[in-house]
Amino acid sequence: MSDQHQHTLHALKVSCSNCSLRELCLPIGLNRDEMTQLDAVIRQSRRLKRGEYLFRSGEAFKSLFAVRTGFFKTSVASQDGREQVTGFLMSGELMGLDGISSNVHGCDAIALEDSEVCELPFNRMESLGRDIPSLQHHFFRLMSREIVRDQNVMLLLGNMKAEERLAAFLLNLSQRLSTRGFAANDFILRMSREEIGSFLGLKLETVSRTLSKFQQQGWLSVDHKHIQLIKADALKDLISGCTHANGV
Amino acid sequence: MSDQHQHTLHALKVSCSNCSLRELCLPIGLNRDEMTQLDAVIRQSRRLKRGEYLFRSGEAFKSLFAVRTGFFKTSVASQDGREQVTGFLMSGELMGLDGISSNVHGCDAIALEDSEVCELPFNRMESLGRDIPSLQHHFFRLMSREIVRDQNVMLLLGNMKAEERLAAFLLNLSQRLSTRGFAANDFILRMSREEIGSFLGLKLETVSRTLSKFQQQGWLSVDHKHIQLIKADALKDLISGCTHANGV
DNA sequence: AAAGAAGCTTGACCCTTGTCAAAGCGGAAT
DNA sequence: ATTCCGCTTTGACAAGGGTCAAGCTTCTTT
Repeated sequence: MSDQHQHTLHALKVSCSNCSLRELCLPIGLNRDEMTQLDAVIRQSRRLKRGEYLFRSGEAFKSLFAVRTGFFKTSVASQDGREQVTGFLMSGELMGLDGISSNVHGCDAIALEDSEVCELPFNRMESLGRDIPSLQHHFFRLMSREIVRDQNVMLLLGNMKAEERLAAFLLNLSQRLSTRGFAANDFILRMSREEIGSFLGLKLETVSRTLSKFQQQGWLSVDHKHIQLIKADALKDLISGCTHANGV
Repeated sequence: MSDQHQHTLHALKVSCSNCSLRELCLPIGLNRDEMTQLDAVIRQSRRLKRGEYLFRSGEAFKSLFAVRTGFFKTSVASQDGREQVTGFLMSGELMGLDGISSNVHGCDAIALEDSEVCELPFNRMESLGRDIPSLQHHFFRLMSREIVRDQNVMLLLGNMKAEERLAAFLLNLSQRLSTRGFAANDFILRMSREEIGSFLGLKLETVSRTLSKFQQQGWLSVDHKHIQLIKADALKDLISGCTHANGV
């Protein structure tokens, strides 16, 4: 069990160490020259330790950040300290898009494990976009995709019951991990029950209870942060119906 | 009372008839030549009657649409027919940004009253953006603003109680109306209780009850769709604390 | 190695909100 | 003007999820 845990961790590190930004985050047809220009703009990657802030809400916005390796959460805080986790990000995903509108970061970004990011200075990306139309277009698509993702979260928070939310969450994680070459049915949660709850609009006790319920039904096994999906189809059945009408 | 209703309706129509797209939706410094280019791209405005669809989820995406006059809702539907209203839009606001990522519209856009929109063919706006950097930048900002808005909705849906949600909703409407030159404390709701509920993640009965409660407390008066804010500060007190820490 | 802190699970209870139902009202259509 | 239908309000009741509390495990720190 603990071996399994180690194994998965290890696999993640190894596989991510050779994932390039260009492949995952900017998968667009660029010629050799354009590649060179892009490389010149993307700053050396930065490493963060678990728990470290990449940026904080209120800080000046200068750059977007792409996850190279590791795992992040983004969250917004209310004045009285309530936290809403707005996303969990893995390799190839982009953080900081909300800062463009006001030149100030609108959320916190925190590494949930030792991680590495690429910095994309926004001004320079913007002007590069004018020279490379496909890059500009790709950026619009990335921002649009974030809007679509947010809409799906709204659907989840506004319409779904606790079991449905958790099922949707686990299947989403599973799908994204498998896209990156990891096992779809055997993974380690990088976040706490409380963080899952914050993301899903539930209390940590409800997350815990619902996971236990899934386990009792034989749909998955839970060993602390180690999740094994046993009957992913049962989870899919649970949320068929309450997901977006156009399988987006 | 009914007079008041008519009056507000009238005011909205009149004031909107002389709001230009450039002023509200694209308030950027363009020179005369750039203005001309932009005008050439923005298609003649289109009129819609109450209840008419501007576009539907799944249709091919070609253009963004800016509200010139009137009022819209956007919503996503799940397979089993649950509806999540993702936004209510008034003059100067933009619809369709979620379609960029997949070239397919991801939500429905429906006029809640007789309305008028400008069509912005996205391809042409994109290439115009390459010629006019400030236009390109403005577009990035618009998309980012939408992401920020969505994050605030997540905060609302994930953390706030029914009373807080409704207070936040009313104050947001009030603020946006007053930005457009309308009375901040006396307005007509263009949407049904059910649509408000869908947006706020509540059932229509809860919306109705909560409005009644606010009225009993003397914070506002409700006459069907006619709302008068009497103690807006009381509503603000209710949500102080649960709004974004950086008054975004 | 020990101790403390943090995170997780589980139970009991309660509150907010959803569900179901009935009745009132207003607007649209004839 | 009348009728009908949709929207809204309100009540009674149910239930899902929140709250509080206790105990346990694991990880961190010294």
